[in-house]
Amino acid sequence: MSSDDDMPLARTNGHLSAEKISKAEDRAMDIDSNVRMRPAPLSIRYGPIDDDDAPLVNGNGKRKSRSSAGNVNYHESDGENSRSTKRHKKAVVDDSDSDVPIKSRTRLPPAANETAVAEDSDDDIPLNKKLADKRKSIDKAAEKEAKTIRANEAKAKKQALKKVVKDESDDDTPLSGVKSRKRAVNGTNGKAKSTSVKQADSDSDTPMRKKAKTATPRAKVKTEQTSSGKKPPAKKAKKELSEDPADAEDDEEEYRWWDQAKADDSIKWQSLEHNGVLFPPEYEPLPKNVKLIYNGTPVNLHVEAEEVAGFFGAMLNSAHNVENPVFQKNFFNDFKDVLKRTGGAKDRQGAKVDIKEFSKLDFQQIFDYYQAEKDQLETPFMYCKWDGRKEKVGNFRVEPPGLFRGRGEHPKTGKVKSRVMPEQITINIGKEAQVPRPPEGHKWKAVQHDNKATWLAMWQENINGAYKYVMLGAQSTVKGQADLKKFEKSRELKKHIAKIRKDYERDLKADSMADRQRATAVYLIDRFALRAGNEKDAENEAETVGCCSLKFEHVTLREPNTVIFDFLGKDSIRFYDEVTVDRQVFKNLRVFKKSPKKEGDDIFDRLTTSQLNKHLSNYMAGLTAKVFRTYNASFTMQKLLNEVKDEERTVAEKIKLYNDCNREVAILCNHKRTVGASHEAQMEKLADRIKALKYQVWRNKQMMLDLDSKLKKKRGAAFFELDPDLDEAWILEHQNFLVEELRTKIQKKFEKDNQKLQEAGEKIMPDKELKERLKDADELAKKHKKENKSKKIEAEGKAPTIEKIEANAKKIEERIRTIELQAADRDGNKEVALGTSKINYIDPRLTVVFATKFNVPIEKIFSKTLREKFNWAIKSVGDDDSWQF
DNA sequence: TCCCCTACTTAGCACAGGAGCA
DNA sequence: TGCTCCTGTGCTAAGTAGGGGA
Repeated sequence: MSSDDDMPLARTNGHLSAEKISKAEDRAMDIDSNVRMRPAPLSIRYGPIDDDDAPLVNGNGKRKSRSSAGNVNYHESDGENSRSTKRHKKAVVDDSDSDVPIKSRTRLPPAANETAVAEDSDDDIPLNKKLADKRKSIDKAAEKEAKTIRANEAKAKKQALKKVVKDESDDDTPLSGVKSRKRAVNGTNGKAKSTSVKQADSDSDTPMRKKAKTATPRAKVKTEQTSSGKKPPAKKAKKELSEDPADAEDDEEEYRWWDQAKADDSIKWQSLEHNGVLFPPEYEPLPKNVKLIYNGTPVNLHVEAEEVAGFFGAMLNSAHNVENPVFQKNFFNDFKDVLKRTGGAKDRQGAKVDIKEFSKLDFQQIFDYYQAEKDQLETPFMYCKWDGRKEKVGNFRVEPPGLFRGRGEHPKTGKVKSRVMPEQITINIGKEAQVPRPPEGHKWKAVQHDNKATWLAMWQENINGAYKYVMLGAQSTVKGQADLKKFEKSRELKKHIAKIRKDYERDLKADSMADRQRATAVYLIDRFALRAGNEKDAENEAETVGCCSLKFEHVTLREPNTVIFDFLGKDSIRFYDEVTVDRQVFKNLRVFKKSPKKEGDDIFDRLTTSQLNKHLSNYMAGLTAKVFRTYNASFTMQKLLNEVKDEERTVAEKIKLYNDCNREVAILCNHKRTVGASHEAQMEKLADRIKALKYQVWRNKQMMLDLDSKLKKKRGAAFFELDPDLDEAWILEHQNFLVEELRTKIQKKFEKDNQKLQEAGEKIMPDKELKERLKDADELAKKHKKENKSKKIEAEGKAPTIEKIEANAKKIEERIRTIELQAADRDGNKEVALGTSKINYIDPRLTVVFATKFNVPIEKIFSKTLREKFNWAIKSVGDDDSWQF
């Protein structure tokens, strides 16, 4: 550490905002009142921009479609699109005194989503406006709801006073249905509390003591990397002598095989070296008391036969396989072969046992042995007794040694994570309980009996000194209770949200810099679901930020009220969003970025997460920044699900609708996943399949006309028209494909038939037969030609009728719908991870209500583990589809 | 007040297994 | 029936946040 340590205030460059903001300064940030403001607050991360000068818009006002090239690997350290502070310092323009439009600087947002806006694309109302309206309506609803809740509270209080009813101390008990909701309403009076809020915080204008941990260590790391990164020149010569041929690859330049034309591709290589293969370990024979039973008699087998019996025996829990007659037959044939070869089976006395029938084999002992071997290791650790109840333990395995896989640009990624010894592990257990015995020759670090902690064992890992805990599984009571408490807390926020918003809107104009920063931060957390952003140790962790730790370069301002966030958030996932904000928020951010602040300086230099949370807790006990994410996610989900109309739909369609809502929430929370390399190809495949089916529908309809030409008038010409996705050129290509496909199929079948004949010792068929068979493909080609010429398609099948053909066409249309849904779902989900919001943010009771209301089996939405985790939600809501978040 | 320690939730990734398709 | 691709699950990293001592 350098002398920077002594710098009292900021973490980085040390540039601070002034303590107070004068009226004049505030006014100076104003702009011409004639400038058209954009609706705010609004995120356009996944939607279009209707701004004239916005670079993301193409000529016809629609958002540019993204090619796969636009997909970003957020973890890639030096990819064109990755823009961590460090990586793109040069690219970021210092806009300390000129937050001018950044037209030329803006890049395509990485995660714009086509399907997310598809529905609205042809609407006359600009999408921005629509989204803003939507947001407003959600806010209004929240406000309205808060009012209702407060009114109910007041009413309930009155009644309570009147009747002097007994103490309602069960506020914390699980709620279910409307009755419970009414009960929950009797909380604390937010108004009285929030009055004290301002007083408590108004004197908080003292600068932060944020240590300057960043600059020096960073530079140091860099130098170390460079000096050690260079390879010694002698290495290459040494490599040639290496015993491992693969080693020779390391220093070679990229082999650009695609640039080289190869005349003769039958020669695949000129030289080839390798080390053969790695074998699995030798088979370990079963203990003497574990036998295969045949017809009630335990039999002795040669070790080779025993191993084969063990293959089957170990699989008894896989009914899918072992109950399959083909599987059984094949196994038994091979097993008999091995028996024959190895001297067969013998009983205890050494007498031969003739194994003739599969059904008489009993593998139970073998299965039990293998199972016990596994269980012996695992079972004792899988459950614990918590208050006398059997509860499942979550992660009972000590993390094995290996290499630390830090995410993003973690400075310690790749370091050796050493083996955890019993001497490092602390056990937490009941006083009366028997302390588990450490492995032979070892002892625990400590044994404690802290019943305020939920963990069973704990150790500290060697890389970051992080604590690792063995805790109960997600399906356990204690975790379920914590989950319920979390969602009840965020439901409680509904009562206070209007007041909180009103207050921060007022404080956005506060004279005190600290108050103004706090108000602005709460605004961003509330409106754009930013995380709190605790301080991080820049030397030992990846440089990621959240709201309070946003730096100068993470926020770009574009007049009149657009803010562009671009930073790496949790897990080094890029957060990129262009949002419109209230003008005052825009002005404030300009103030917070004002010179002399520059890159590396904190935007919120007079605010920490502790202060922020302390302020929030004045509104409601336990209210922290994190609660806003849960609240906004669940509240949004409810609004979206409420908009789903009860129309006739298939289960698949309803699930798609649910996923669409889930996706909006996931986008709100910025939950991402990497797009699989094969995604594009998969989508193309699906599109091809849809086209092929559409072609089939069209052919069927033409066949109907073939049977009754008057149908065209009766049904209207449109019914028989070719789908606009298909054209003549495509049909020709597809017809060729079908013919070729048939040819290949015939050829393969012919070869297979011949192989069978050969195996049976019979004479194989001559090529003449193949030619004969291939005539079917020729016929098909001829048929296509004829159809194309006559523009007529003859009815196919046995005794074709219009009804039959139409039914067939409908069936195909149904398949098209299913695949189209699938395709849309898949494309929409390609870079959005739905799981995280489903598991952590969306109140599961909302999902239960949706499933009940729309008659969707809950297992279609919640997997087995999720059903176990959310058992409390499933049971508490039951059939009550009126439950509201 | 600050900072470290501790305990817990939230998060994405890897991989196995099985569903479903050609 | 083989193969592809999707889903579920386990793993563990990376957050948030509260408590307490200097």
